[in-house]
Amino acid sequence: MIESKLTKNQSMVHTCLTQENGPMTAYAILDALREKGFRAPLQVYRALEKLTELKLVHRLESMSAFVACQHGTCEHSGAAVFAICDTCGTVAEFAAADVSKSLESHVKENGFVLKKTTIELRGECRQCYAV
Amino acid sequence: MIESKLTKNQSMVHTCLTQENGPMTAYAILDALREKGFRAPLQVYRALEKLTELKLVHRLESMSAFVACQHGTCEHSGAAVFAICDTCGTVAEFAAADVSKSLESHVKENGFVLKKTTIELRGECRQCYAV
DNA sequence: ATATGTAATGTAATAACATAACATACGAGA
DNA sequence: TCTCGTATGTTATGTTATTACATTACATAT
Ligand SMILES: [Zn+2]
Ligand SMILES: [Zn+2]
Ligand SMILES: [Zn+2]
Ligand SMILES: [Zn+2]
Repeated sequence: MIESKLTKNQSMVHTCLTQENGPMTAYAILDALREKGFRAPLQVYRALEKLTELKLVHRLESMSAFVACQHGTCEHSGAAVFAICDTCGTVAEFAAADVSKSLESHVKENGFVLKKTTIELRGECRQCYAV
Repeated sequence: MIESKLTKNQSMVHTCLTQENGPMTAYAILDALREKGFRAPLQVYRALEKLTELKLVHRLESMSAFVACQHGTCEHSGAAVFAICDTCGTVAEFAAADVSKSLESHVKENGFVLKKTTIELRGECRQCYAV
């Protein structure tokens, strides 16, 4: 398991995010971990940086928040897509290989070397819409 | 022309972004417009809010910056895609109808009501890669 | 055991991005 | 004129992220 390689702080942040089962801001994580000794934003940001690198955690750019990968360690075929409910805040993560392929081909026409893809969908989930 | 409906502040911000021909943060815009009387962030943010609503300007979530729509007033068929060069900062905006279609169908399977799509590609443009 | 090197962590200060709250101006219609 | 909505101005505050530097923990070499 990749998690076994995590340091103490990284592990605490990852556990926190996993238990939350939804997106948290860095400062929300900090507050949640104060009782366990966290004192400063940087402790959270450093852990998040590593976790993101390992793809155990994803950053949601459109809400400046972080969420645990819903596939454990994320080996999607293609980029991850996030559907974010603006009403209840839940996030659904899925892979869309066709989308990634299409974007790559669009971009290669222009000689653009793609390194990272961000796809975030904002809207309302089924449950919230039903209400 | 839609621009004729803009207020003074909105117009100044739009002109600023258009002349820059690339992304600017709100505070960079503020600094650029200080000589023309801007004093506070809110003046910029209010203008940006309206311009974004009119799709004359797009917000780049992954860099907390704003860029003038490269299609004037943006009526893409489907969501806009931004290819951002991490080296030189240039942004290429294009439409990808197939991508939008695919994302919509993915999402509708789950009863998610899509309201806004963010697609941002980070990497290196042809010029920078050649060097 | 001691020294050295390196990765991780701790801490404070500050930068960068964004909004709240309230005051004022000003034109379009009743 | 009066009133209402929209735009603007101003100050303060809130939120997110990074810089800079000090310290600790741990592995390895002498
Ligand atoms: Zn994932
Ligand atoms: Zn919901
Ligand atoms: Zn556009
Ligand atoms: Zn470039």
